[in-house]
Amino acid sequence: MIQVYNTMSRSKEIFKPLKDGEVSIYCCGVTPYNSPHIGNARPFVTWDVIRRFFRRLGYKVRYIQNFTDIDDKIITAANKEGVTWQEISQRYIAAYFKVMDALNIRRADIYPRVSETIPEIIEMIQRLVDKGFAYKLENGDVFYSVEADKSYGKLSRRNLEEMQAGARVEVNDKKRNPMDFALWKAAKPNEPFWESPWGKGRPGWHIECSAMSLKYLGEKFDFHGGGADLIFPHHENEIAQSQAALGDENSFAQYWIHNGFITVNKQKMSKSEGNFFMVEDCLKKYPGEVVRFFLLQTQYRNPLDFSEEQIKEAQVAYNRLKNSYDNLNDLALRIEDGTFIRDGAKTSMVTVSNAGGLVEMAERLMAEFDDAMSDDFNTALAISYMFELSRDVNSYYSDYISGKILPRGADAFIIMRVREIFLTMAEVIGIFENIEEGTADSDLVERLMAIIISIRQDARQNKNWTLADKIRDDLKSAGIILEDTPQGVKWKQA
RNA sequence: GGCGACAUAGCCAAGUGGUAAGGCCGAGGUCUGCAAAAUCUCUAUCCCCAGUCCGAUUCUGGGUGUCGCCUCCA
Repeated sequence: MIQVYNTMSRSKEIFKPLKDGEVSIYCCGVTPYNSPHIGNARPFVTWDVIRRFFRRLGYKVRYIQNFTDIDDKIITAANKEGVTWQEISQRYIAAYFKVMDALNIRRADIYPRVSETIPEIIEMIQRLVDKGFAYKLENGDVFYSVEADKSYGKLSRRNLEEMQAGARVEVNDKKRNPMDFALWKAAKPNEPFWESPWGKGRPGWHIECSAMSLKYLGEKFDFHGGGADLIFPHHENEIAQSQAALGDENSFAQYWIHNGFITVNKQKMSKSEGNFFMVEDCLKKYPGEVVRFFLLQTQYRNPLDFSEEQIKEAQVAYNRLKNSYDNLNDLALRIEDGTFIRDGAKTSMVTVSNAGGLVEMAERLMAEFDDAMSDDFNTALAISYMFELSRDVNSYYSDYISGKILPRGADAFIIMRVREIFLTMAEVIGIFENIEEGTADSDLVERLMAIIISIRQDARQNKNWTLADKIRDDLKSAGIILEDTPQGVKWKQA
């Protein structure tokens, strides 16, 4: 049983898919007019994990995420640079993919674009006009009439009177109600346009998501989501126009999922404030998986304060899990090449391995992990079970390596099962998949390191600690960490 | 002004009507030539007040504080 917090009801609900064994999701994508900042990344990481979890449970997932590739901001950016709007949107769509790939986000099934959905958008607006939910102004603008829609405001829980009290609405005398929003915007001179029954123009901000989600997912689908700031007006307006066009209050998305904001110094990160961090810049200093891991250490609905310090901390925590991952791989390697079982252990303190307890624990933690994820995708809790498993794995590993315990034949199966469980968790969270494999010169580095380590080992044999320590210290300042273990010297990049 | 969210150890962060997961940092121990890594032990009565209850951090009411939406925004 999966429970999800539905913004519409403001409570956790038991998830019932529209079709057994299938999940359909529409996530509001980006307007590609600049590179993604860290706040942009959160919803996509969140949805990526949700998708991964549904997959793990055996659901067939259909995931649609749009690009709003024609919009005021894109036009502004294009004019500023003297290039076409297509050039801007293509450039930043490419930037989007580059960043999201680095964050291990799996591709959506379809990435529809506004510019490719114009006929559907026009058709939908026409339907709204025909049904009396929309009206055209003389200049060619078409607006949605909120007064024609008695249920308007149900997602964000506000009513028209309250909102007008705020008086922070766009001034346009021509609108019947200040809250009416544009479905179609008449083209001004030198603006890109499409032909329509109302003249040359382009879609307003909200209509595109309605048209695209209905086109690719049908009149009813399971999830719709995005950042919390989309609740109003974007999603509110999507609901209004979609349900009005379809004439069905139960149509459109069944569950609304919104992620909390990323803040900087507890203040919202926003483009207008200028206090945002580009993902690209984070990636220069930290691996994508670490940035991802950082985001998932907080439950998706809660605000998350971003700081260098916090990312660093995430890096350390991530390394801890990575260590267990490496340890399990090392054991698996030994099992494969037949060196796992050995008899040369320190006989004085050897005990027979009790790996049975380890696997029992792992199975229990796997169940807890699934429970945590099933409760509104609580990645923070789920990750805590990975740490618990990690501790058990590391304990076993160090006992094994030091020869304190002597594994029995059956332990190989147990270890492989524990590894499978750990990898299953890692796969849902989406880590340890995109670990940089060696570049072209890594082979050379490998050989050089072998030589350096060998020289240092000679020094250690001769108890020349001064030289041995100098080598280790110098390597450290060069960003390479040496670890002397009972099984030889390991090295890794800091 | 209207609507809403949150308030848990030095920091980050889960969670439950019956005295609080996990991570980081810190202290001490084991291991190590020394380190590192790993591991073990230790570190909170959950913003304040009132109420309900045998019992509340968890429910209700009030207060205080922080933040968000109502304007492009993930």
